[in-house]
Amino acid sequence: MPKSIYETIYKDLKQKIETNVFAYQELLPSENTLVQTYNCSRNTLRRAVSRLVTDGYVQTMQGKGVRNIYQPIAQTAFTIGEIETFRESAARNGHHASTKVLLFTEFAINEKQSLYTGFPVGTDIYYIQRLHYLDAMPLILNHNYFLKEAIPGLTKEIAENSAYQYLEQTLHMTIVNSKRVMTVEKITQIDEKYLLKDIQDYNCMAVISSQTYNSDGVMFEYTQSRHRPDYFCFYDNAVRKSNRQT
Amino acid sequence: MPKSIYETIYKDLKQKIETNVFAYQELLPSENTLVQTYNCSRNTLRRAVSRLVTDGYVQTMQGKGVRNIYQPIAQTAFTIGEIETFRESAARNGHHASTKVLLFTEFAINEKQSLYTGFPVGTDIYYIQRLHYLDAMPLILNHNYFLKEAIPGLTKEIAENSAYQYLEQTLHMTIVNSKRVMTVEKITQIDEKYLLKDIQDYNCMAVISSQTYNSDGVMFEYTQSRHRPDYFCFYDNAVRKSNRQT
DNA sequence: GCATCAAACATGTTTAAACAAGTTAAAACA
DNA sequence: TGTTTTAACTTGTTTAAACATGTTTGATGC
Repeated sequence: MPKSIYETIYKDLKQKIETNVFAYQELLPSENTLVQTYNCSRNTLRRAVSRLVTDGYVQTMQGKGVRNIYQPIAQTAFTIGEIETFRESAARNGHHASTKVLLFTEFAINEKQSLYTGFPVGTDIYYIQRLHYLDAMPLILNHNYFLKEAIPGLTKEIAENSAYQYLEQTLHMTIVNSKRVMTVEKITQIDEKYLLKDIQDYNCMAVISSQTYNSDGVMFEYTQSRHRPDYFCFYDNAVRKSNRQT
Repeated sequence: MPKSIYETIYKDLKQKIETNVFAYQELLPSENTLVQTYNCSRNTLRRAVSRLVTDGYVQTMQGKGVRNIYQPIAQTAFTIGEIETFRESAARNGHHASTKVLLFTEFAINEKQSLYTGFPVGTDIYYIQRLHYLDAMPLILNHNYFLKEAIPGLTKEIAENSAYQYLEQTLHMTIVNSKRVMTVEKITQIDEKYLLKDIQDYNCMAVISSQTYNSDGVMFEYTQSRHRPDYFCFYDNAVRKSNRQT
């Protein structure tokens, strides 16, 4: 339910682009035209358009106009630039997601763990290993480190469903941003056991390590997400800054 | 050379954050304070701050303030969200980059190539294979497909140096955005020959496929960038949209 | 016919002001 | 003392207007 005007316009334009109301490579109506269409100020309209730019949907050209450069992507892609849970991503692509908890435990962070998680030594956390299935096929093995003090009452059952749903809807935590690092790593025994039974000819995994912050500025989660390489696909749109000479 | 006011402020704040003028987890001065500091309007200041948010440098909290959540990252990471050439990325991290052209040829796109590049069948392109070295170590093998009609006079010598420098500074082309897809793929013979002579125990590569557009809305480049897995590292900051219930 | 110039139109930047909404802390009250 | 209310902060949204800058096009003049 979009509250703000610019968000409503953004979604409307986005939907119009996706459904080819505006043709690929064609110019959108000018700002002035759209301002009249939506009966809003130029600033508000421009705010909506600028989000389409960062999404890689359109390209603005000073003096010329705004060109539609949206082309649908084929694969089941995770989208960078926003935080989506596995369930959300699956639903968006019309698939069924399920989760199996392999391990649910808690401990205090030691020195070695502190280095890669970013949690201080001694921090109490829930450590969870979860296997994510897409249509009955195991795709992702997650190692979650949840800050215990920020997530009271987390149980195996909640982790089995959606931890984020619990955080957002029960605890009313607002998840703000997530710093992610993507790497390729050698498979581990546990990867092999759960993810690569049938395909022995891959010896790597796509790994996304993320530190997630809530609206209090607290890093409440560190997760290492290990993806089956043959199904891994990450989509991103990058914008080149203008001033880059020398 | 930043032209606009908001860009100047953005860079100044960014630099202050990086050099710990504002401490980690502390609040930045309020908007009103900063407006006085920089002698600008609130809108301009907010524009600068909003870029810091997408960079993952700060976090804004309504009613509270703006919190510094910047922490330096250890590895030589490529940064998603902007387009950087290999040379630029290397220079930013204090390393020396060099490039070797393995193959420089031209042909017309066939049906199979059309599918993955996005160029129409029959399009004339330059096809270049380039090996990128970081401090004498080969790290990346690039397969470049440049639209011939958009890049007149491209030569092997130019490709040996910086193709983008030629595009931007000689042809005055403005590179705008780049749609990228990241995957993990099996190594090919050519990968093995040039990149993995010493390390036989990896059978995968980190692959970034990108379609790049210029300011005329023309997709002038398709590139498949194959990264040596043990040195591949991609950094990203994701922002969770507020309206995500159901 | 053709180059030149100016007007019209496109997006980009900046300012100012008003109001909305969340947070904090001091003041007022019981 | 302890609760409530208010006031003074914070960031978030929206409007309006002015000017800058790049592009297109049609009128002008030769």
